Amino acid sequence: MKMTSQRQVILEELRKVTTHPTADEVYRMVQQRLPRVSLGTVYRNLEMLSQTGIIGKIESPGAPMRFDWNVAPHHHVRCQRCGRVGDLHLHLPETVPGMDAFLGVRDPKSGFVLTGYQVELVGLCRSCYDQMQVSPKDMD
Amino acid sequence: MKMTSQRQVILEELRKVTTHPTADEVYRMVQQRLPRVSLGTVYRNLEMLSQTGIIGKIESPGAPMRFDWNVAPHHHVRCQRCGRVGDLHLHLPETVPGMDAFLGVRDPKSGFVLTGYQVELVGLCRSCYDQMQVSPKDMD
DNA sequence: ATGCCTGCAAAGCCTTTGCATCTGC
DNA sequence: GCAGATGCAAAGGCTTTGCAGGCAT
Repeated sequence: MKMTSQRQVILEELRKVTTHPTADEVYRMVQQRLPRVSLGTVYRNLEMLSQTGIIGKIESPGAPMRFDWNVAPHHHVRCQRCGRVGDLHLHLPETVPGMDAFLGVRDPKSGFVLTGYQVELVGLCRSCYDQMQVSPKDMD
Repeated sequence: MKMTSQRQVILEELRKVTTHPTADEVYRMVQQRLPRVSLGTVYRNLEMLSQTGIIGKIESPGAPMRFDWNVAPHHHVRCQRCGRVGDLHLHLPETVPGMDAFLGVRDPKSGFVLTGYQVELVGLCRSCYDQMQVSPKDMD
C-alpha cells in the first residue's frame, strides 16, 4: 500500500483526535487541508487503513462506523444517548471466565460452532449524564 | 395497541419460524397471506411489537435487524460468514463476574459513566462451517 | 506504459416518514 | 366521527462503486 498524500493526511488528522470520529467527521477534518478531497476517498482509505491494521474500526448497530488511531487493545464505551465513543481506562475484566472453553464447540441444537465473543459496553458521556440530571424526563 | 389483522399476521408468521428473520423476510412471509401489505407496515409493526416487548429485536453492526418471537432471555450467535442468527442452547456464563461492580462508576479519563454491557457471540452456522472445510481459502 | 489512486457522481441497502385513505369502535 | 393504522412512494442516512482521468514509478 503506497502512502499517498491523501492517505497521509487522513492518518495525521485521525491521530490528532481522541474522539473516534466517523468517516464524515474525518472527511471534514481532512477537507481543511485538502479542499478537493472526496468523501469516497476518505471511506476507501479508512477502510484500507483498518484492513491493514494501521487504524481501528469501531462498529455498532444503527450507528455510523467510527475510527481509532489507537490499535492497542482497549475497551470502548458508547454513549447510549448521543453515540459518542470513549476509551475506557478502568481496569475491567478482559475475558469472560469459562467462556473460552466454549470456543470451537458446536451447539447441538442450532448447529453453530462458536468462534469468538466480545463484550460491548454502554454508558453515558459526561455531557449527556449532566443533561439527564437536569431533565430526567429526557431519559429513554 | 390494537391488534389489527396485519399486526396479527406478522406476529403469527414470525412465530412460525426459528430463523430470526429480517424485516424483509417477514414482509415476504406476510405477503403470502396479505398480498397488499406494505413494507412500511411491516417495519412499523415489528418496531411497535418490539417496543412493547412482545417480540425481540436483534441488532448487529452492518447487518439488517432481525426479529425473534422468543422474548425469554437467551443467547444469540451470529454467523460471521452469512449473517444468520441462531439461538444458543449451550449453558454459557450469563454475566461477566466482577463487571457489575463497574456499573454506575465514572471512568476518570473519559468521563463516561458505565451503565451496562452485553456479550456478543459470533460463530459459524452449519452450512458455512461445512463450506469452509471444503475450501479453506474462502476464510477471511 | 502500468498499476494504483483519485474526484465525482450515481447507485445501493436498509429504514423511516409524509400523506391521503381506510377501519373499527 | 375519530383515533389510529395502512398503502404507497419518496426521502434519508450511511456506505459503496463505476468510471474517466492523474500520478508516480
